[in-house]
Amino acid sequence: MDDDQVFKALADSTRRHLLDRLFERDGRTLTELESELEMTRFGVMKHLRVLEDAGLVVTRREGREKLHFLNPVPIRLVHDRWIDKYTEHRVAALADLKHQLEETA
Amino acid sequence: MDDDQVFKALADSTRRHLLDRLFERDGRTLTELESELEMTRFGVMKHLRVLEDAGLVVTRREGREKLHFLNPVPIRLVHDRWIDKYTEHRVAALADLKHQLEETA
DNA sequence: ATCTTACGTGACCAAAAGGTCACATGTCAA
DNA sequence: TTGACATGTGACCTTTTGGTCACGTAAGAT
Repeated sequence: MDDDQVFKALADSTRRHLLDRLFERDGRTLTELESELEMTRFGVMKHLRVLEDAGLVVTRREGREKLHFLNPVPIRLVHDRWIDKYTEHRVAALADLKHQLEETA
Repeated sequence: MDDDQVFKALADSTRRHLLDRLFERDGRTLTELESELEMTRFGVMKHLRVLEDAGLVVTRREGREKLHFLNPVPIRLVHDRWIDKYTEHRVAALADLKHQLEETA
């Protein structure tokens, strides 16, 4: 769960998309995640490996399947690196505002 | 302030170091930030440009100097993408625990 | 036993990113 | 106005990364 691995893992849009899918619903298999993407199984597997090495995804084997789960803790640590407790309220309010503006747009 | 630009900007350790410096104290110039790094001015300038394009750093010209300021809002948006309000408390508690463990280690 | 399904590895290639340099513009001071 | 300082641009090279493929292992179904 090294710093650099986390940030590098988040830098690719395909990997972020995979995290989005797991955020919607956990416990998916490689095959299931692959079916949604315009990419070979090998590409998706590589991406999942990067996410797992970074600690953003944890896995559990179930027979011949491998189930993938999202781990949000490293993302919170990213947050805490540049947002201290004193400014968090103000920044969170600005972020909420942005979310609302995007909903109505 | 595009998604991809933010994540790509955070993916490099030199750029994260620059954000750390600005987190400590805002309003630094290129020359000041350069002096702390084992890199030519041109490299640092490129990195600052990437951070600025991503919206993580905002700047103001002051005569022949350019002052750099940290903008934490995009980082909060990263947080909100995969940590909803319901799980935030639990995850924040885990992250705090990790911070404490690192202090005593 | 054998066939299918699901995951895994290493080599390989093309595209993107990090870093440096020659050269250039604008600003302040004497 | 001359010189020093602070920032800026485009070309260039090297390293890293994203993606595919041939080949391989292992678990469930028939």
